[in-house]
Amino acid sequence: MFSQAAKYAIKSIIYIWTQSLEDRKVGVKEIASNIGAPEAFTAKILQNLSKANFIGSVKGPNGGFYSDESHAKVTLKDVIKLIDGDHLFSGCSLGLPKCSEKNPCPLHFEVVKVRKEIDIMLTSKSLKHLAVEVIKGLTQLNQI
Amino acid sequence: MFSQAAKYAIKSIIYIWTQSLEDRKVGVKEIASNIGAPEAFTAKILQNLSKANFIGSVKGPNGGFYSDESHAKVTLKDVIKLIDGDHLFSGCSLGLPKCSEKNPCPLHFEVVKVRKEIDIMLTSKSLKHLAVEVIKGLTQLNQI
DNA sequence: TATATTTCGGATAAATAAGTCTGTTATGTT
DNA sequence: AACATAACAGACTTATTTATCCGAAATATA
Repeated sequence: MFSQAAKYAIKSIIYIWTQSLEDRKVGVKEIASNIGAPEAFTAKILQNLSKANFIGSVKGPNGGFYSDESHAKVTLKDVIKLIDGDHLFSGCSLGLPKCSEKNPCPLHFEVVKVRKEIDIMLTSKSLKHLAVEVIKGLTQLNQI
Repeated sequence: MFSQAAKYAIKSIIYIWTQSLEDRKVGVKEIASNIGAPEAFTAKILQNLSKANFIGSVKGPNGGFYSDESHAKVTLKDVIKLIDGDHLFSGCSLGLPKCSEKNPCPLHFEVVKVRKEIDIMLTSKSLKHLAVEVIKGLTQLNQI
């Protein structure tokens, strides 16, 4: 469903939020090790997230990545769109160029229902909200 | 959502059914051109589908691919599992090794709902059924 | 039996995704 | 000012997916 890069992005942001809510900035090394991702690849992804303003970053000693209220409304959908593009949300699932309500492919109407559910999944809770659930112990990020 | 190969596989089988329901066997060339797919790649995919008994094939002159009652219960899910594996249906969507109801990742419960809808999409109608809808003009396969 | 046709099987090539490396820039500390 | 730390930027490598190619096997027809 998601690319590897998107999975790492999601886990990274949630992890950053859990730390930012306790006022801790975190570096690439800590993030990568906590989400079980390769360090260099994680760094690349974090740069993209930072450039898109989905997270904040500061260089230099005591620097690192963080999230604050300016990032509080970022959703999973925002992240997926940035990393994977929007093929999950729009366009014909069979790749037909003119698929539409009036010109539906064999899967069209079923795909509409699936996408509705996907949209709910990816927009109903912010990444901050997901991090709060992790902090409360309702869900888990690293399950070694 | 689906790999390119899986999309071609689905379109191929539906096309083959539309022709088999009129008692026509079809060759790779005809299939590929009708679904807008590269010929050689389509051939590879058709071989896999044939080996899995999702379609029938006969070699030689007047040969080609076909579907009959022995293939009537093949679903989209069968095809996706064969071509893409089952990552769409099972396993943690964030890649966590021990994600479960009791040990849920941040997306777990939402993913369950999405997968329920995906399962309905991929199992409620057989590929034969989808082909019948194309024949009836309710849906379309090639929209140039 | 020879030939044409068509699927089958495996090797190869091209494109994309995943992951690494190395040097640069910013910034806090001494 | 010099140094250490950490993000940034871009080139590079590796793996996987997508796609092609070519010869072998099967089979209908002449």
